[in-house]
Amino acid sequence: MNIKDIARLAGVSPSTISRVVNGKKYVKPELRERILSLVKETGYVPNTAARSMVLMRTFTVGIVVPDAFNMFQRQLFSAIEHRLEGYGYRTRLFLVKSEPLSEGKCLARLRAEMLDGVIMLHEVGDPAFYGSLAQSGMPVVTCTFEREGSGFPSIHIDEEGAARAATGHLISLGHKAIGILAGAQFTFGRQRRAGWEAALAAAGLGADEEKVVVVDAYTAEAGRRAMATLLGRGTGLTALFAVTDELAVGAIRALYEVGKRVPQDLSVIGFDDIDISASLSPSLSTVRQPIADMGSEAAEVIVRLISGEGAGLSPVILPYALVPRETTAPSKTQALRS
Amino acid sequence: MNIKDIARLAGVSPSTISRVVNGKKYVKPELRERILSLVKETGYVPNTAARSMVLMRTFTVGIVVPDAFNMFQRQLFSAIEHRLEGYGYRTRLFLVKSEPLSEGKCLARLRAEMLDGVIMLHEVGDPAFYGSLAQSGMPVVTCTFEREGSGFPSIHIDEEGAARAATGHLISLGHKAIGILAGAQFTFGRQRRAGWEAALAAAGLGADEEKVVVVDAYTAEAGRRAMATLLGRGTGLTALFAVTDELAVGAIRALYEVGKRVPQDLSVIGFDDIDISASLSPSLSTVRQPIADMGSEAAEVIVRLISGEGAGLSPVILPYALVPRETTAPSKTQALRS
DNA sequence: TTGAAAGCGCTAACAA
DNA sequence: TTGTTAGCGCTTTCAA
Repeated sequence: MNIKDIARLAGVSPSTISRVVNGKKYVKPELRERILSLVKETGYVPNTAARSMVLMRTFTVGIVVPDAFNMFQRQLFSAIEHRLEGYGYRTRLFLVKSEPLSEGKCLARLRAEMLDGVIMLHEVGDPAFYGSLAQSGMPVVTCTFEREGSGFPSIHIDEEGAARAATGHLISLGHKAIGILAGAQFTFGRQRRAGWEAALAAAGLGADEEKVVVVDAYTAEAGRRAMATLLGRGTGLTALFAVTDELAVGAIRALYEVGKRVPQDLSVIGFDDIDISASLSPSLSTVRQPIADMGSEAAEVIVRLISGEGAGLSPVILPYALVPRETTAPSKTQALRS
Repeated sequence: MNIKDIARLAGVSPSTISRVVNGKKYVKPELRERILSLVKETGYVPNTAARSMVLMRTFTVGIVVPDAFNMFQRQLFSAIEHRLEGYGYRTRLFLVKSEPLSEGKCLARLRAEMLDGVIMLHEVGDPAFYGSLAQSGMPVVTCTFEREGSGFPSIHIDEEGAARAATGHLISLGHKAIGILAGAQFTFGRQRRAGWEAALAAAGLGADEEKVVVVDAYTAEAGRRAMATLLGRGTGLTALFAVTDELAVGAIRALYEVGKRVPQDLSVIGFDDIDISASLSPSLSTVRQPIADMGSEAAEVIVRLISGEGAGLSPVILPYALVPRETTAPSKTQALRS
């Protein structure tokens, strides 16, 4: 069932059908009514491919996410999708593995699709990726991270400040020996570690290497292994900052396995405030990223970019919030002192 | 940069470019080489919309998921996407809220997109949805559930049998007072409850209403509230079957809040074996659905359907696995007896 | 082995 | 207010 079929059925030309379907002016009201009911009857829906062909645009925004996107990214995606829908845009997910081949393929697909814009929720490794993307002239916004020098507007929080706040929370609880489960992958991993270091330095506490384990993935299982490593070093920590909630869950698991209790024996704070964190037992202390706002904002910015406004937008930095819950408690030394 | 530009640059006709790009025969090797390198240089990628326009197909499979898709569905999606990629297909997510309006919009979009096929990971409420979809002639497979009478092939497990196994595990541990956090939404909710009832009946145990709470969402928060309700009834349960892992997490939270320990005071078993379940402290006993296999199988079936084979395929029923972990333990009465 | 031409479904400029 | 026509980028006969 295409536009010609409808036109024939209605006894008019395709142009008129097009005008009615797209809500254009200059169609006699009664004709419009007749066509509209015909459309409803037949269930006619304009062919998207044909439409984007002639319009030279797809009303589709590509969303780049890591292959194994986590709950945080999944919530971000929903927020974006929801807001974009209000503007008449649809989305298309592009899953990228962290390897050059997959990144290259993603780039090719991004360009083949005639997307109106791209929102990146995933920091791609290859620097050339950003250059090629910029060169294609497609509007791009990065969300949850900033790519310096790319010229892409970004939406994110003050990662380092948030990590300082998380560590500061531990310090204010009287902890002095504070470890970290850090990550080398992605800018946020390095920024959050920098925040931990800064907070410790400001408090005159040590941020030595033996308090650090760098994970190779931001998963619970990686967190479990990393915490086991840290425990094996026997460095009498009383608190831990895990740079993501998933990592924190794994760390707590490693502690559970050796009979250490959280927060009695060790305080743990995570980062992101994913859905499940508040429902854990004990509930996870963490730093909240404003997921819904970040998503909405990313949608707003890409729409503005697509409509040609807002060249050279400055980064949008949204506020984070420290969420102390049950996995953090005063250190025992502190309790004795007070 | 389109096919004409490349043709001009190479000094040949668009037809030849098309042949080279699509790996067709009848192009002189040296010409092919020259064009191929030109394509690489310029970064030319054929326009997807134009291609699907003339080919009358999009090489895209729509995946219908609930608006707030959970970790289980997200893993399923990744598995499907991965397998489909091997066949040269891409995917497109269709988020549906559980309300008639949203379902109707989804249907319209599904038809506008000229999809090659649809995999449904979400059981839509409106019965007419399935009829309209079938009428459109698009290949459809339902995954994780079966729609009787729709004629769509389905991939799923024996939900009721799996629920019987979960409940049976609790019974074999000596539990006699076994509650359930059930759900009315979706067929699986009713099937899992039926399995619980069947297992109790087979063991001569009671499945009275006061042991049942029906949740309105399969989330941790809903599970917490439901468990609080159950606890409020004061019906001395010693074990609980939560029909999803998320629900189980919430139930454990409710118990934690009133100082009850799992599994010492109450055993809990979930369902699905989502990523996080193994990393919880204690780790969650559950029933595993073969997520990766279900995804692969769904991809295989849709591809077969698209290529015209396999009309009238029978449902694929994959094996589940009971995964006893740390949230289930022998009941105390049992311990005394033995 | 290559090129010319038609056409996929739609929209928009132009004519009527 | 409506219809005619050209053309978006691509593939595919058919002809050379």
